[in-house]
Amino acid sequence: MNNRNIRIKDIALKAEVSTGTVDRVLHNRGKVSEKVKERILQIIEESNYEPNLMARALGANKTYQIAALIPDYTVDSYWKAPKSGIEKAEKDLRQYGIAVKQFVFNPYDVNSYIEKASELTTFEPDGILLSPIFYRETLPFFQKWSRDKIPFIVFNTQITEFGALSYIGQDSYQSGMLGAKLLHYGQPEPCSILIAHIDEEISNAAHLIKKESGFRYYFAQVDPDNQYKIIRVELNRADPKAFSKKLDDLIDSTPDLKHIFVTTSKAYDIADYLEKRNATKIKIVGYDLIPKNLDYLNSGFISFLINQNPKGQGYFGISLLVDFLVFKKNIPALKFLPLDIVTKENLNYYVDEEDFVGQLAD
Amino acid sequence: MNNRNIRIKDIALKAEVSTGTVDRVLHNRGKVSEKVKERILQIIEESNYEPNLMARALGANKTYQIAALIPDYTVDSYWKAPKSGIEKAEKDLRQYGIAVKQFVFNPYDVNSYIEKASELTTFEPDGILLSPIFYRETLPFFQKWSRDKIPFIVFNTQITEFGALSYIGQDSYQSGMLGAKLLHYGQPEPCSILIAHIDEEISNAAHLIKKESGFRYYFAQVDPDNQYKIIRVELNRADPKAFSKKLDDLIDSTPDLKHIFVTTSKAYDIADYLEKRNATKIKIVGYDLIPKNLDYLNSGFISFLINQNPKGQGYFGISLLVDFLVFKKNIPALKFLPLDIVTKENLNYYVDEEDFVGQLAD
DNA sequence: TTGTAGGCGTTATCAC
DNA sequence: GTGATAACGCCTACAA
Repeated sequence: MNNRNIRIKDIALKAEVSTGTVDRVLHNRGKVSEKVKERILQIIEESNYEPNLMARALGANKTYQIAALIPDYTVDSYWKAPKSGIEKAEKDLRQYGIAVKQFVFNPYDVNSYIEKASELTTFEPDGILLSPIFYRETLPFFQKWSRDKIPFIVFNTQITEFGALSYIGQDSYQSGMLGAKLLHYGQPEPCSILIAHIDEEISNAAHLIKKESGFRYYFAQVDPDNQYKIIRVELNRADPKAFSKKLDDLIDSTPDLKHIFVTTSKAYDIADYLEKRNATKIKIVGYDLIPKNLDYLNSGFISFLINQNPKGQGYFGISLLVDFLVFKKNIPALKFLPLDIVTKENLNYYVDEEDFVGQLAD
Repeated sequence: MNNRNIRIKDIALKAEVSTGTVDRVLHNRGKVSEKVKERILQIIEESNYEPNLMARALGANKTYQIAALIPDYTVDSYWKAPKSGIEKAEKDLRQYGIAVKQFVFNPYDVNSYIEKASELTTFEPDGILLSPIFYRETLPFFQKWSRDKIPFIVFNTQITEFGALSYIGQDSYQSGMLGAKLLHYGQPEPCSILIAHIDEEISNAAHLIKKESGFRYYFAQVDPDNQYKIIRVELNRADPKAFSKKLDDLIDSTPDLKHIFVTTSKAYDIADYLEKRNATKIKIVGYDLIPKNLDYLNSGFISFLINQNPKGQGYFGISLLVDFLVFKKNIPALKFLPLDIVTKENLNYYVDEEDFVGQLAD
């Protein structure tokens, strides 16, 4: 380990300076004459020096405060997974000198979001991980954090135009295409297909629009003659009667409806409806491995769920922040996690995955 | 970091001994009186001490030699991925004090396997990662390594009964069920289905049998009346004429053949055949993201490929060995990687994945 | 602008 | 059996 690996000391020796000086140029702390700096840089280059990250973290002996701004999972169970990923990362990486503080807001309440984001800002963390589900309200915070040079990473919702270090999450358009592929594959003969948007705030609509666009694009490619009829509906569960009524009307007026593509994590509501209506011929493709969806996946009412490793998003987010803060690594600006196709037969491997090994490789 | 985290020094202080003594009981190096040992163990328990892995690796200052026994990817391109995973892991983990030496054998030549395994054994590594594709010839080595207390981890081919530290790889039976599900979903109306075993040595047959069993089990469940006709064929590409002839006969005698399930990574050969025969109505589900398969996946002749992250298998294998050797962690005896369903629309995320961060999470 | 000394938590090698 | 003490590679004072 020491034989082959070049250390700061070795560089110092070659450059005929002290380790302190090498350290200074390594970290751009200034206070080094141009001449010496050049020489050292040269040697570093030639010897392709790689710092020992462990020694680095050990020596620095600093604990970085990371703040996570996330929705309350008791309000929407989707958010349980990211939270658990964050906590796992904290556990795994604590020894590298980090601590994570969670700021939890109500995903259906903008004010709660603003309040928690303010709290977080007051806390003055060394790094921030957040899911900025409210676009407009987020921007001022991004500006402030940028000014204060606090690095922030965004996950789940893509807002990259204002200085985020990195975005981790989904590629909605592509996932729409994938959903379309699944339906199309399951239904080689033309039929009617319903795209259902359920129960989403306008703030999230960008996702859904992208999904729908991807979906339609796929069919435009494979079915230029429009033999498949694609219809769409927006549903809201706040009014259950209207919810059922709308679906009743749709189904009654569309006898050849064979498939429903649900763009949100609420596929279980459609499944529930179809089960009650005993419309077992209609197949569902939806999103997200939340418990209610899993029930219907197992019972066969939902055919596939598209999943984008929400736990991994949380884990990866913290992990990248650690790479950046602790190890001073360069980190990718964009990280789309795989679009996993999940069905009853491979569900085990995706749910409650205790590991992310795949991720390790980076 | 130091405030909250208890160190060996703290334990020593409480127990009124020196750090050396604590270290001895921590590592069972003996030479500690029962009485003191009890006391220290007690304190460790109470304070739920967690060793600082970085300091550990730094202090130990040992470089572990890991040997990897893997098939030559120029003979079968499937093996390129594990190799690249191993190399990535080596790169990522080198700083933890490991070096990986590869022993590459010809997967179609038992003698080559034995020869390389012997070489490896002579090398006396601190840990071994291997894909034991020849069962019988492997056992003597397992015995020797066990006697010599050299830990070994097995991937891709499951031979766990002789002391392997861990198995990383595929769940063949389950993947057969998954393949069946995909075909069944794509073909709601009963038809004939062909299971094709292509070009495999007997040594690997266990995999294929398991896949076929899982496949048949699925249909036994969903189609108890046997409306779907499941036929099987074993093909060998060594004789191209016989290969085509067999398929010709099958297809001619089975007009309602709609789907072919290829249990090996050679789906592209079937795709090639079907393309030439212009039998575009027959759909293929196969295994493994090797370049030739990807071509046909993109052109639509192959509908789905089932993938079990071969790069991740290599990466994870080394990674687990490092956990065991360097960090003295407990590692799971069995690790099935997810059964990924890959199609044209989500292919990007699985091929040449530069990252495993997920792995990090464990 | 530069060098030195001490410390991070652990391991390993000595004496005692 | 036990306890100092010097590494490991890097970082951070502080001194020069």
